[in-house]
Amino acid sequence: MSSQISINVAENTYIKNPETSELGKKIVSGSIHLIDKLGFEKFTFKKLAVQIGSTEASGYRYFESKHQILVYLTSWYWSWMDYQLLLCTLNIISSETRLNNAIKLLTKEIKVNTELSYVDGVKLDRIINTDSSKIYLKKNVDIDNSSGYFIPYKKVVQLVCDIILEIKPTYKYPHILVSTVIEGTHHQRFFAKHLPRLTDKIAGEDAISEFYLDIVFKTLTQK
Amino acid sequence: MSSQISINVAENTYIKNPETSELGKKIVSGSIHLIDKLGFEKFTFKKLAVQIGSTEASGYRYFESKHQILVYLTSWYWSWMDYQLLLCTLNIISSETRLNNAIKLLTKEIKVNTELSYVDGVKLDRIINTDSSKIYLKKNVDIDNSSGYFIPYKKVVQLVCDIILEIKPTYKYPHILVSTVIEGTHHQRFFAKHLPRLTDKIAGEDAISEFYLDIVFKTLTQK
DNA sequence: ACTAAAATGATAGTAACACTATTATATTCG
DNA sequence: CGAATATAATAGTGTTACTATCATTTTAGT
Repeated sequence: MSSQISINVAENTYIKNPETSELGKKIVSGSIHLIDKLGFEKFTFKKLAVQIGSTEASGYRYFESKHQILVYLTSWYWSWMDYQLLLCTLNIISSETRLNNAIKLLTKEIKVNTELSYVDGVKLDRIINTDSSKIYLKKNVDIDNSSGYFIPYKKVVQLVCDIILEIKPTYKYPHILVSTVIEGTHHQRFFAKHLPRLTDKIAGEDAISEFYLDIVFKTLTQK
Repeated sequence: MSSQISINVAENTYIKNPETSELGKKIVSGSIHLIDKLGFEKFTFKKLAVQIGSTEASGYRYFESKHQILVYLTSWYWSWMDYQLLLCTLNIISSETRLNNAIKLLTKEIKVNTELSYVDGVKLDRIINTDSSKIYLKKNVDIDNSSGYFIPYKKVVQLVCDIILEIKPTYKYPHILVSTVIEGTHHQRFFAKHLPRLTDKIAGEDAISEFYLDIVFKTLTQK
C-alpha cells in the first residue's frame, strides 16, 4: 500500500482513534498479534497490556471492550478490501473481468505481508477468517447494526452486487451470492487448516478461489 | 419422528448420557430453551439450574462445560439430519431427485415443531444457525476434532458428496460445495433476521433454499 | 520557558463467570 | 433392608471484563 494512503475506519468503532498515537497503534498491532496467536476467546486486555508494555486501563481508553476491538479490526479489514476492490476494477470496461477480479480478491488467501504500516495483513486475514463472524452472531447484533458497525462489510457486498447486476440485471439473489462467497471463503480457509474432511484440497491449486469463481460464473452465465 | 426412534448422540459429547434420566432431559431441553433465548454467550449453568429447578453442580455431572453442551446439541442435530437424510432419499432411484431432496432438507427452515420428545426442533434449528460454528471456530478445535466431536456433521457432508459424485464423478469440489451450502444457509437465515442488506428476500418464496438449489444444479449440470 | 490540559501509568476494586469440592439427603436396586 | 448411586445445598477459587482513582508524564498553547 502506498505510504500516502491510510485506511479510514468508521468513527463509532473506537472511543479514541488509535491511529492518532503511538500507544493506539501498539494496541492495534498488539491485538492483531495476540488474537491471531491465542484466539479471540483467550485474548484479554491484561495480556495485551503485558505484550505492548502498557496497562490494562490504557486499552479501555481506546476501545470500550474486547468485542469492540474485533469490530474495529473487521471494519479496518473491509475498508482495506473496499480500497483494493477499487484498485482491481478501476479502468476495466468488461463487467466480467471486473467481477472476476473482485471474486479473486475476496477469495484469495493473503500469504505475503504487504506491511500495511502497523497492521500485519497476514495475521489480520487469519483473524477475519476465524473470528470475524463472532462480531455479529450474537443476541445484541441489532444494536451493533444500528450503530453502523457493519457498514464497511455491507458496502463491499453492495459493490460486488452492482457488478453482478451489470452482467445479469434480472438475477434475483446477488446479495446471497456475494455474502455466500465471502463467508464461505472464510469457513473453507479455516476448514482447510483444521477440518479437512469438510473441504477439498487439490495440489498446486487454490481450490477455494477456483471453486467460488466457478459457481459465480456458472450461476450468472447459465440461462 | 416415530416414537420408536431415538437419536443416538456420540458418546464422548457428554459425561453422563442425559437421555438416561429425567434431570438429564430437563438439562437438554432447558439448555435449548435458554441458549435460544439468551444467546450462547449469556447462557450459564447457574441460569440453567434456576430454569429447571436444579443446581449448578448437577449440570456439571452431565456435561464438562457449556461448550460441551453446545457440542452435544450440534451432534444431536446432525444425527437427526442424518436420519432425515436417509428418509428423504430412500427408495429413490434418480440421483438428481435424491440430491434435490437432500439440498432442500439442508436449506429449509424449520418453522413447525415436530415435537421430538424433549427436544424443541424449532429452537434447536435457530441455535444451529446462530451458534453452531462457535464450537469449531476456536484455537482448540484440533483437540475437539480428534475427540470425534464433529463426526456427525462430517458424515452428513459425506453422504451428500456421494450423491454429487454419482451425478458428476469428475467434480473436483464436492465437499466445498456441500459445506458451503450448509454453512451458507445458516448464515443467510441469520442475515435474513438481523442483517437484511447481506441477503435477498423475495415475497412468497424461500429465497435461501431456492438460491442453493440453483447454484448446486447449475454447478453440476453445466459442462 | 511556563502552565494548563491531556494522555498515560500504577494500583485497586467489583460483579459475574466457569468451574470444583464437600457434605447432606434422597432415590434406586439387588 | 442396606449399599450404592444420584441429586441438592452450599461454599469456595481463580479468571475475566471491566471501572475507579490518583499520580506522573507528555503535549500544546501563550
